Amino acid sequence: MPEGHTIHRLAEDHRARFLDRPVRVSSPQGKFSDAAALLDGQPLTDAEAHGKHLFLGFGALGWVHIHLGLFGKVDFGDAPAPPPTDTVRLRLTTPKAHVDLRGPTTCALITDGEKTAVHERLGPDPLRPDDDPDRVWARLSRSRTTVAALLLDQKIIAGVGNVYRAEVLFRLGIDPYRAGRDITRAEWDAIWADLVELMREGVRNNRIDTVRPEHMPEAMGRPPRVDDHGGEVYVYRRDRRPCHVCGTEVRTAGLAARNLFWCPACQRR
DNA sequence: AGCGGATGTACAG
DNA sequence: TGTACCTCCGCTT
Repeated sequence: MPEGHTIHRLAEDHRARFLDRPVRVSSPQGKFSDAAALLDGQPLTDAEAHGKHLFLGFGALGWVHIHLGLFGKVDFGDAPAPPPTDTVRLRLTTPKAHVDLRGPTTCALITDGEKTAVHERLGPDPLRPDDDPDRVWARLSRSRTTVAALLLDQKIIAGVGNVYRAEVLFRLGIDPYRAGRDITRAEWDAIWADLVELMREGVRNNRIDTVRPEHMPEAMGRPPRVDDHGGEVYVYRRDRRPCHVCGTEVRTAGLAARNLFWCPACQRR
């Protein structure tokens, strides 16, 4: 689940249920018990996302910094909360709602200063309205690294994950192995604009859909399909299957310890 | 029961 | 470049 859209949606969902309400805070699994005891009974004062990082504000006590990593999960539910399973790292409860966090890479109580430091090591985020794409362009346009690797580098641009990377490059017909410095300004502007649009829709729907209406199977005269990861996509994990646009076999390759997916015909140098 | 992955990152060398 | 870490699920035996 967790690319940037998931985390921004989590911030919204935490605000809707817990903002300005005193919450019971616990760590059934135990790894966050000391901080949980400190926060227990305090109101949630803010919830904010930057890229794949989530920050839950507890006033002067600081922020709970959460990163889901690859496996982390968040489950919301009503009250009364069921008995927690033994992997629940963090549980928030009010008389009306609860939320459980499992398997995060990071769950730590941090200060304002530490939070600032996290923001400073992250690049602009297409989902933060004030973030400046020119800062991404400044680095991308000077780099010999492939555009595919650059899009996953959170110091350069925050929030893009393996699905959005594959899909935005497909939608713009860009070969993933082109160097950042060979991307034109017009192409970069289109990448950023497309990420803003796709990721906003991702927050709205809580899933990733990237296939344009004219390429949906019904529009292409093919039977409806179901992608096994929740949304409709062009190339992500569709290797060895036909491209939805041209029919060429979608390819996959390892790139910097991640699987890359692309259509060699639609995405040309 | 045991395995291999997975929308991620950090660190070692 | 490889490896470790967090958890769950689906596939194979």
